[in-house]
Amino acid sequence: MTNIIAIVGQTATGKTKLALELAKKHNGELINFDSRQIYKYLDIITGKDKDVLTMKQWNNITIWLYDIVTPNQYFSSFDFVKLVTPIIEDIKKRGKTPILVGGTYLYLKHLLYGIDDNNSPPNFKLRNELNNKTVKELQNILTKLDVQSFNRLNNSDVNNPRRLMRRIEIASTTKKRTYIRSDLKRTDLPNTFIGLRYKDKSKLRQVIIKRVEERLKNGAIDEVKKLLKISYTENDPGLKTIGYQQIIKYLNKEITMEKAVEDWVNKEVQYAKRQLTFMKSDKNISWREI
RNA sequence: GCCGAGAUAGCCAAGGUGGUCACGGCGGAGGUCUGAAAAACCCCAGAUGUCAGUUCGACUCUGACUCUCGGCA
Repeated sequence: MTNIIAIVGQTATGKTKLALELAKKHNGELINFDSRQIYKYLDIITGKDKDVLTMKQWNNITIWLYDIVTPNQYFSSFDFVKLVTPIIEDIKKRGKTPILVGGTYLYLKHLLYGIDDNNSPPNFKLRNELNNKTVKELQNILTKLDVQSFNRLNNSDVNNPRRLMRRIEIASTTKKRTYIRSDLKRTDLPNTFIGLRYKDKSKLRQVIIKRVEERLKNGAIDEVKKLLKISYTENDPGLKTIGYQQIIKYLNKEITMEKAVEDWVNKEVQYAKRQLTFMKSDKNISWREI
């Protein structure tokens, strides 16, 4: 019986703190599965708890997958699964407990339940070409390439340019069928699988407002300025992140500071809601309300 | 006090020579999710300032009132 712990949940629920407590108790190491904290230099606004981690009460518990790519680098759930699988093995081999903690449920889902390896990595050139197409055009292209793939799309996805492009990408890089048995190694299900969620939404909003204010006080704006100065842009994957997007707009004088803060808070609340919608479908999660 | 402009959902806002009026966006509810996910997308709810008048019928026309914004005093 393997011994893996996973902690998922909405943003601002104290996942890291819980993870650290469990790490102390079970001789564990943390593995981050937060798609934003994977990026270097995104510290204040993504809420990396670096100072917490170095506190001596946690006697230097290791955390994996912080700061592993630069903000202009593409990173996907596939990359995550590939990276994390050997890390889990390594931790186990050393007799310690892997503790997965984060908010990007998609990454965790693909790790735990598998992801089809149809051997078609992102084709950025193709994506670039498809980018100016209308949804209608994308639908037509996919229909011509692979009707079955098109027909499997639900009403939401059939209107979603990203999903259409991905299907086109697969259909145009693989000669036949879109199904191959996954050869990606997946990990065993965690024996402790905790989800943290807010009982009521107004409380969540309050906490997020407070957190945004704190991050502004801690230098959120300077963090963005610094990133722009070393020539990262709002279109880089890492900066397509709540907080950064709004502050960039403010710095470009497109919106006022008040509006930027309001948007930032709203987007985070909406994000938290979407997180929950997605995770709710996983019946293996034991929920704790806060 | 006078003149002018305006009052349409929680907020911003389009319209139409009276005919079930009511475009959008934001925000709100609920969803989707197999290599971009703090992304992208689907979907639902919700409105004509108040009181009269004209009319078969008023959100639309008329009057008064209330409030807002300009200008003059």
